[in-house]
Amino acid sequence: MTEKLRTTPPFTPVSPQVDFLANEREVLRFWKARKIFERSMQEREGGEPFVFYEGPPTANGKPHVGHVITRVYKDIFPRYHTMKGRFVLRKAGWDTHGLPVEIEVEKQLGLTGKEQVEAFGIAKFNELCRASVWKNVDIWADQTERLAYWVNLDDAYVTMTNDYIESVWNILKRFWDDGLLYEGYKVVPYCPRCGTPLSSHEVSQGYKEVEDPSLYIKMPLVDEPNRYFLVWTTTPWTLPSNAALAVGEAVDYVLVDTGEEQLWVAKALADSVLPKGGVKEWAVVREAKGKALLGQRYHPLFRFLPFGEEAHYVLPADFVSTSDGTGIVHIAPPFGQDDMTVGRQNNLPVLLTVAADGTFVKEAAPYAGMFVKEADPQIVADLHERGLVHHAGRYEHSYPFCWRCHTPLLYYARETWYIETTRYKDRLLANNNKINWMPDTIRTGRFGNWLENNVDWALGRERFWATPLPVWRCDSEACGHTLTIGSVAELSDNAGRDLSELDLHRPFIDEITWSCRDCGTGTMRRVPEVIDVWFDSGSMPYAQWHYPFENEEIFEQQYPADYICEAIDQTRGWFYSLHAISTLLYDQPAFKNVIVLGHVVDAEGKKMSKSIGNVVDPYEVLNAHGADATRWYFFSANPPWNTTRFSADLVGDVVRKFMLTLWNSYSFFVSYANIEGWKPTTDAPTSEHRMDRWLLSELNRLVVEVDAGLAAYDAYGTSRAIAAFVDSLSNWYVRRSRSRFWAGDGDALHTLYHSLKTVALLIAPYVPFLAETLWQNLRTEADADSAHLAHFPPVDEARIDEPLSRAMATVQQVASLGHAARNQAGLKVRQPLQAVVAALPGRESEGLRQLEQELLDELNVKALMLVEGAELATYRIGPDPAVYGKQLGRNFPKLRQTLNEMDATPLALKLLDGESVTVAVEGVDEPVTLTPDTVLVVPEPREGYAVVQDGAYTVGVTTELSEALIAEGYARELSRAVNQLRKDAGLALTDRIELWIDGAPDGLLDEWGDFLQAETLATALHRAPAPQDTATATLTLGDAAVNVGLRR
RNA sequence: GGGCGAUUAGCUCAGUUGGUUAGAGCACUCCUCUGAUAAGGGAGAGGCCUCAGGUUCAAGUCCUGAAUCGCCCA
Repeated sequence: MTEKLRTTPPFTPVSPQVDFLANEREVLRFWKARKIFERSMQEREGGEPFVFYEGPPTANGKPHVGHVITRVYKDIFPRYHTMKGRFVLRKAGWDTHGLPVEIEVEKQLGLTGKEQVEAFGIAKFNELCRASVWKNVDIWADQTERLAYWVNLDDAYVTMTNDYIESVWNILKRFWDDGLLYEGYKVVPYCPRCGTPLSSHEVSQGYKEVEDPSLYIKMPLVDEPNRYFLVWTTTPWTLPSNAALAVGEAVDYVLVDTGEEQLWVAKALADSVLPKGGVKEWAVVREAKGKALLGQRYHPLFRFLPFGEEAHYVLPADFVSTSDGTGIVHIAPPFGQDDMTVGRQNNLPVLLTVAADGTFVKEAAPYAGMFVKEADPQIVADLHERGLVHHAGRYEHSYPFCWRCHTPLLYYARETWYIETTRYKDRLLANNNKINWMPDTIRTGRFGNWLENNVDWALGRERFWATPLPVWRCDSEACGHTLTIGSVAELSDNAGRDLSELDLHRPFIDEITWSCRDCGTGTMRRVPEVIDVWFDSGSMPYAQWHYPFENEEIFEQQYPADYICEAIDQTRGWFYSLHAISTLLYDQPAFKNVIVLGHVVDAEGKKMSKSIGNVVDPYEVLNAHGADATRWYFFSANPPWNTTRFSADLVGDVVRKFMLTLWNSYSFFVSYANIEGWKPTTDAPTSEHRMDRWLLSELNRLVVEVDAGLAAYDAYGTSRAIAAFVDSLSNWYVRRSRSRFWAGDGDALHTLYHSLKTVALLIAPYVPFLAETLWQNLRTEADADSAHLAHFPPVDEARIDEPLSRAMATVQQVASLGHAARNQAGLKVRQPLQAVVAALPGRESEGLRQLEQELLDELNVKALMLVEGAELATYRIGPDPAVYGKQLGRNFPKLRQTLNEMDATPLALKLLDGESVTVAVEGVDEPVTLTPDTVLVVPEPREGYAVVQDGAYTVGVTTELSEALIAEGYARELSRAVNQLRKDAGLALTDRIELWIDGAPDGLLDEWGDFLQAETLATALHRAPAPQDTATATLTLGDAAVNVGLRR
């Protein structure tokens, strides 16, 4: 053996002490130098494509820990499919437009509003936005690399490029041609003083508790004198714009007679609402569902603006509730989003009685020029005078104010551009059903509901840094000719000059005008809007290729996506924008499979937020435990759609439990393979040794499970299966096979080698660094250059031996119980015992016999005795509730009681032998038949034995110790002590020693001296006190104090 | 305010069409094993399955309501 050590080892020596961070850095260098990522794409060209879409992050923010889970989940399946031979093009993308970018720049400049931006200059402002987008791009790139998220940043799509914008324009043009792009009102939170709509983010900053009017008014019915609808509002100023009343179709309403008049009100609210108006007693005249009230007409309270026939009647709305108000809702389309939606569905007039500055228009004569909130009291007074007020009070609620000037915000209709998605609602739903949502509940739940309640996509934004809406309109009011431009070439044609070099952003695009060919007098000017950034990202399947202007072939290959993955908040964001655009363009889903991730929260389950200070910096964890451990944590902690708790400590567990266990098995293998000079081979092992057959069976079962699991996008279940295998490999196979490795057993080395190499490939999609490190050392010349260029390991079905796997499980179970029995008897494992005694279900005995030797070694006993259960235990019979519960119904508990109260052992033994038995149960006419298949026979250990039971297993150990057993125990004690001493003295595994033993019990060394020398690699054994220059130790064997000493 | 989801041991999580005594890992205590290991094995302790009703022979699981947390929308 010593000679072999001097030869060059086949494997680079591996220390059990490992620095995963250093390994990861080294692997990154290797990948880069050998262009492994590039090759992982090149070498699969021609393979069946697996299409992945990158949901573009906004590079001007910094990546947080939530991005880490997203990115590792994006990474794992493309890696798997690459290993399965498929071509995965991993094009990165950046979302570069939109309000967050603008706000960042506004802050930087100290600007606080649209007018200030305009004063500053749109050109300069947008130039800063363009630069700001790349502010943190280095951090993103670095984190991408550190996490081993393989995505091609060098070929990323960027939404602010002219090519990208042109593709988006093309889509909008197609929508325009289909009549899907239209102009209409949208109700937005609006500051009348600043003259601008606010984003939801801005609105949420300005909520205050305020008192507003609480007005109950009476709307007189047409043709039914003295009969009214009772209606509630907190915004009297919206009443002049009233266009209809809404009821819930399924809500119960009553018509009550107060003696003076008759009022319609929701039944559930009558008791609380009527007394407010001083009505103490009333009679119910009629009761009706809301459905019966539909279409009833009433007299409008005001007639400032002209309206047609289609107004002032009762219509249905599903948002009507009976939690407050009267159950009859005043609809003013210009001043509420729900109102506007209902209005559009029913063609209600939009009576815009309020100007953009928040004052009443001149047509609203009595209130003209008044700010709406100030007009409230006068409106209430006027209605009072006309006898239409039921009750006027005050109401405290939270209401939004402008965060800049503290003016109360109005919900106010602004003209903007829409895409008529509602026309394709059925197709959106039908295509949604073709998508594999993970978790499945999203399809019919959150996403399905969202589609069911689909409203047209409000596309326009009155901002600066975004894709400009490519709509030009003649400025002659009489003409108003409108045109949508679908390409730069088309724009050049119209403008009459080459615009291919034009920056398509504002303000330059706004400068492109031409005279109107329809009327000949007006000028075609672009409308002021830019578009919703979600439309940008939802266009990426097409725009990332500048389709249809080029790349037709690759677009067709790469659409739709097989797989996308983002967090739950994208339901109405990217998931929707992809789905809507794809359905409207091609009537098919843009993605076939989607994992919807839960959010990452802190270790306490609280949302991470800067203000609380519980934000975990991704680098903190990456630098502490490495990328692999972080990745493995996210895969194995819980199903990805659950909210995931996260802290550095939790990742630390991964290192100890999984990574080090695998590493040490690997390190163990390399040590012994090198000692033996074992040469690797690509052949599959053919060993017939029981442990080898077992491990290879487990390994192939694992390959099947992981392959099927990853194909079904299950990283969670598969990672746990891998961890379980690694645990078995290390703590059962290697531990039980140590003596074979010490002896240089080629079958064992080959089996372990093959298993480790296979595991290296199986874990490659999960922990790419560790996989590569193992692979590089284990691979042969004939193997792939990288674990990530290799093919997924094939299954050797012939190696799967289910009976063997079951039998080994039995061995482990009996061993576990045997250890417990030893413990109970106070007999430590190093003391050999005569026998282990086991009673177990009949069919398992045979398997246990086959693997008997493993059990004997593990438990350090001489023999296995399989016995009838009754010798060790009494039995209880548990009837299967699924069978007898159905059969006996309420008498089932009596059956249980009967069985528990009798001595069931005789019956149980018959059942164990496969016979059926009958039992008489009180209250049941026929005796109940129990069969072996429909009961659980539970043994309970008899007293006085060192016996332990679990389920159907009962295991005991003999406790009598013969002189021979005691002597053998001593020999093992001595051997262990010497080997510990070798280790403490820093000796190499192969060092030979000279050994001194003094004071051993009589005869011990006569019998066990050879054993001891073999176990400790002692070339000489002296029965004498150790000389001075030796390592020494003392131990107690029985009554004897034994001194040992050794030296090399 | 509405929709969706979550809530099981100190912590992280399993728990099948409702079914026998609700499990695992981590952490803790004691014992043990070890010439790969930062590990392994055994035992112990630790549970109002968030709460309140209901359905059922039987509920962690199904139904209704509530609380808390989260996401989306108002």
